[in-house]
Amino acid sequence: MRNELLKVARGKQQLSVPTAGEMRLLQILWDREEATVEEVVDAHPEKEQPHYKTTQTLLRIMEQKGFITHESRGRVFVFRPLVSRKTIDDLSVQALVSRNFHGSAAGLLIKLLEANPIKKTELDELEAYVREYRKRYELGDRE
Amino acid sequence: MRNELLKVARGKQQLSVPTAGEMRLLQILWDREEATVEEVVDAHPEKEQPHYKTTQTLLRIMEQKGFITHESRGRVFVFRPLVSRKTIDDLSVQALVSRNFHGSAAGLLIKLLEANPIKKTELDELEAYVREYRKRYELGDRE
DNA sequence: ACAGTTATCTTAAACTATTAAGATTTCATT
DNA sequence: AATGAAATCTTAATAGTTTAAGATAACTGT
Repeated sequence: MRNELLKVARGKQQLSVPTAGEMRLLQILWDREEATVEEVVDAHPEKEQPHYKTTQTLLRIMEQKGFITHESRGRVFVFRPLVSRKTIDDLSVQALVSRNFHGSAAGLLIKLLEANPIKKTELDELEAYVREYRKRYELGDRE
Repeated sequence: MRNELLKVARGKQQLSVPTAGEMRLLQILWDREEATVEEVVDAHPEKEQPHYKTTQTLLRIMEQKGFITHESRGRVFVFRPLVSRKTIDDLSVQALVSRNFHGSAAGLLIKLLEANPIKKTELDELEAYVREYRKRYELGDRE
């Protein structure tokens, strides 16, 4: 019992960045909340469905890594995510920023702005963010 | 001779996302323009210097992948990047966006704004971008 | 209850990434 | 020219990723 908790705790501490294959399955689990192996396979576009057994193995590994968990329902396993989309997104962004942008998130941000022509609606949203931040600074919330 | 060209051409076509280790060395080469194996090793912080031979091997693999090239100078090899920082940054961002954000760069952008408190100087820079974009839109450059 | 189907469990092959040792070559110095 | 140092070249061990086959267990329908 206590071991379980320790395992979970340790798992959380050293959460790794999911591989490309793991991300594919995580996206499916996040979208559906839970899924069996068969459902995960079927969630792939027709032409790219991985083998059932391949998916099973990958899910087992993902469980070892602490990304997901499962519960027996009848004779099948139902898998659910243990980590949130936000957690993994943050982790992934952090990894990218540290690898490619010397740790500066703003560097990545500027790159995104340069590379992707922003739609007008997005520009409005962005401007709102800037205004909000500006206001916060003017209120002396942070230096 | 013609084979060389074909090799280079094919290399460019299927440029892969550099691994973490490869990025470390690429950053050094980008910063210095060129470097020998020894210089690459020495460019690492004191406590994290990789083994000379490890670095040699990694550089050779990076050359195979088309990331860098070398030239003999005396008896040592001097390595230079073949791909630009921009190219690799774009590729890396693209990979992240496709893996984590269903291909939406705007999704990543919003995440960055939410997650990372922006510094005042960065805020200024960001605001300048917004203003410039706004102007471009008002000039009817794009819909 | 038994047979068939469909799951999971065990195992592993192929490939990539990372690290580095040992062999060989090359250059400078005596 | 010989010797030693330092570079490259060859090879490989270890770990992680991706894929999937074969063995075993469990449920379902007749």
